[in-house]
Amino acid sequence: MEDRKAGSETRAGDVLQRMRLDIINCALKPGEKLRFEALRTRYAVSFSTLREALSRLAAENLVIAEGQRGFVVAPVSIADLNDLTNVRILIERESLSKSIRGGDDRWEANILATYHRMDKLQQRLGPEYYLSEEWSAVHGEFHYSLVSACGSPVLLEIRSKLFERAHRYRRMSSQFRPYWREKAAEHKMIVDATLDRNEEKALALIDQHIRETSENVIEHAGHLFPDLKTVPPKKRKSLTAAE
Amino acid sequence: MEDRKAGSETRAGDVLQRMRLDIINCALKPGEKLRFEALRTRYAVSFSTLREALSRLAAENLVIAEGQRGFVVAPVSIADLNDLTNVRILIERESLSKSIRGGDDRWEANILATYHRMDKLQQRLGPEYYLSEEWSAVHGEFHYSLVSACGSPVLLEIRSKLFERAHRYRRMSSQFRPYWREKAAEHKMIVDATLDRNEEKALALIDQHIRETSENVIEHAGHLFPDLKTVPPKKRKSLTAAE
DNA sequence: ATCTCCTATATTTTCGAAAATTTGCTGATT
DNA sequence: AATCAGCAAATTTTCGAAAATATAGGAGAT
Repeated sequence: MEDRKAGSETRAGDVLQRMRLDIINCALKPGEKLRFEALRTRYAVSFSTLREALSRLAAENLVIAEGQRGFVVAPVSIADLNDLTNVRILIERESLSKSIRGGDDRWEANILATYHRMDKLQQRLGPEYYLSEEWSAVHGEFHYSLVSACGSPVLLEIRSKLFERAHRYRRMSSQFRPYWREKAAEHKMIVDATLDRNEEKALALIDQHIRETSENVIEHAGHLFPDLKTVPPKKRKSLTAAE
Repeated sequence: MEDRKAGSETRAGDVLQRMRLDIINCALKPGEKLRFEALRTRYAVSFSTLREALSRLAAENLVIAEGQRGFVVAPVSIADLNDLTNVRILIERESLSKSIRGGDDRWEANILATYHRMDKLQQRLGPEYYLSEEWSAVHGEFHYSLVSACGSPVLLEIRSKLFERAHRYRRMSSQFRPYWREKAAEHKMIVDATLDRNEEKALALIDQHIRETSENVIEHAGHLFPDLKTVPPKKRKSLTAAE
């Protein structure tokens, strides 16, 4: 066992990362059944290794484990996106608030540096910047830099999981929109309010930023969500008493 | 494959549940190395099945996966408990608030029913009620009943994970305390304020309840936490740039 | 047609052996 | 003594075969 992607310490960990990306980027589509034989070819690993990665993804709510019937990619819905958005706002406000109160010079410098990188990249990529994998990464780093000084590993861990789940929705809508409303200005305002330690303003801005992005996703990709189309499920053998 | 604990759909899922309980109840101690051969005997399953359970626990932060060096039970520390407590308060306040605003008659009835069961059980068990496994379960159900109408699966999922992690700390201190301050009165007050839809009061009470329980844990079991004893770690081969 | 039961096939889940990696030990070298 | 290389033992990680389970299709009864 010698060739393994950097940053991951085991083969299973590597597959985990790759699958996570594939789910977030919708290479594996919401609701899709994940068959072992197919995945085994795709990722070139064995049953057990695959199963380990899938189990972890299930714990992260990116896939769902169904009894003895295997795994499916977590489905999407407007209800889920709204729920996710509300909780994200709660968490993001709290961690930004704490960062503003406790952040030091390094934190400030890192925000500026990351914002600068994001800004330059956006200009370099042109109007379709949001389709770029690279931009997604820097954009993620930027939002992380804002809250990184909150001092709470628990909060940051929750935040990162929610961010990934939300990213899948953003990604879904990217495919269907010919442009993305100008977020550069918003990002700049957030940076300014944050570095000014204007907590109230910064929180209001980040709140609005998340909420509007979510509304934008629904506007452009809402038609993909099966919320009310009520596909009748195949009938199952038995259900354990549902009260 | 025929005998499996009820509620779990696969052998791995069953082992997961059992290990989770063993960790929370400190049958597997914080920081303890989890060797496969030993666990294989204890839980009577194979390597891969074990690995699957361990992976899931790692995603829940109850164990830590260390590169090619196996798994250890997540360590405890005062810093972690405090962090956990703060985030728990944030989440619990939000979900209680939403429940109070949206809860219906069924929700109210269920709170009363669960409180009643908890109260009766406490009386039946006497002064050492808090050592009972059964009481832990009902106590958990009670706190869940309060927030169950919040309407946010995402919030509830986060809440349940944090609740379990905190429960481990409570459990650690149980062993070392000859009594537990009277919580019955507090629980009753929370029920009353909640059913009165007195949001402000209910939130203040639940906040205080969680905070005080946490302080109580530190008071009685803090001496077990290795926070400042700085055990010098064994030297490792190399560390990838930690910047 | 619709349902039930049965069988054949597809798929998931579990298992323990084998490979890869880390850990601990011994002795040589400075 | 401290450091290091090299080997042996312990431990983790991966693999694919085998067992368990679910799914699909068909025959027969209502």
